[in-house]
Amino acid sequence: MPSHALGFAAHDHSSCVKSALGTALDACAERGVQMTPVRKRALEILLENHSAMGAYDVLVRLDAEGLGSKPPVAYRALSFLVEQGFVHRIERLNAFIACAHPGDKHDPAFMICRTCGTVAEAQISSATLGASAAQSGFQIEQTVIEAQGLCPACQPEGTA
Amino acid sequence: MPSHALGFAAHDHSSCVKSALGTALDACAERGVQMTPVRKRALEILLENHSAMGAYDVLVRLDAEGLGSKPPVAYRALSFLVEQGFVHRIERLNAFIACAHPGDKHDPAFMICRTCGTVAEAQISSATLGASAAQSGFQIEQTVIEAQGLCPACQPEGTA
DNA sequence: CGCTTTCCGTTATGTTATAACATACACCGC
DNA sequence: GCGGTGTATGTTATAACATAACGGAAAGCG
Ligand SMILES: [Zn+2]
Ligand SMILES: [Zn+2]
Ligand SMILES: [Zn+2]
Ligand SMILES: [Zn+2]
Repeated sequence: MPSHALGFAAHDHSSCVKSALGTALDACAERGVQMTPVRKRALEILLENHSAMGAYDVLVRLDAEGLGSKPPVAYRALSFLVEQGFVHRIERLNAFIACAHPGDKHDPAFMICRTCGTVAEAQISSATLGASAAQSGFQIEQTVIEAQGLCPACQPEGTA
Repeated sequence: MPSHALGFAAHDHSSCVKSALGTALDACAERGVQMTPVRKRALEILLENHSAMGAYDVLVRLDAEGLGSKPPVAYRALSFLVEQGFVHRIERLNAFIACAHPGDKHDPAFMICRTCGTVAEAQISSATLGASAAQSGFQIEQTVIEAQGLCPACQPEGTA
């Protein structure tokens, strides 16, 4: 009975971490980029509980393991992971979270619980935004879609 | 020939500022909240050129007019304006922008030009996100939708 | 070996945001 | 007028987030 939640649902966490890590390693090999110890450990830390963490939170963990103590260490590793699509940045929280379905490049959407802070990654298309952009001639390269509200666990009983 | 752009289109700016300010004033009266000098001036500053400004940029302007020089002054005024829906916060830029169509409460969507920094507010529905949220039981209270890309003016000639 | 590239370590600083506390002022019932 | 109440301001200090810039280690390659 895994206690970690991926999004709002329980799941087999150890296999999920293993697979995410494997996917990342494979992608790195294929792309000719390096999954160095710092980068790998940063990804593992984010995968550990699927929660959004600030760069400094990650840094504290890295520091505890002797992998670096200065902000640039964390920011460099996180930038790499975001570039490679293994991790997403949540603008609203100034935080980072491991991708819930790595492997395919995508524009993520997030649901952020205002109460418990749990973050779930949703699969959505930004078609409506695309239509609006086309009208005005705007060329979309990347979208940030973040919804804030209440996750199932945090909703008052009668309100769901 | 007004030089300011609302979004990517030119428009009659002085009348637009006047009307936005009027709408805000009316709304305050109706809601029983106060449009104090600092708040009003902050809104005017943001309306001036329809561009996204950082809190400290606004603060510099306020300071120059003797309306306050310390960060909380700007943040309080901006928080008020955001709460009342006269101003939106752009998470991705850590910046603020006057609402392009105040009066009706709405979840704004933005198109942010990577090159010139121009920000346009779009009218879109977050229906797709809503459907996704409903499936997982998430109760959306607020959404942030921000697209980054190239505005018409910044696109290379043959690429539009 | 000399050269390049990539990653890492460190210093220093810049930028954004809020906690906490003190003061001013208007309004109201008395 | 006076004390209480609420809202808005002023001020200090610090928290939290992020990057510029420079030097050094290590790997790959002629
Ligand atoms: Zn998991
Ligand atoms: Zn993802
Ligand atoms: Zn205008
Ligand atoms: Zn708006």
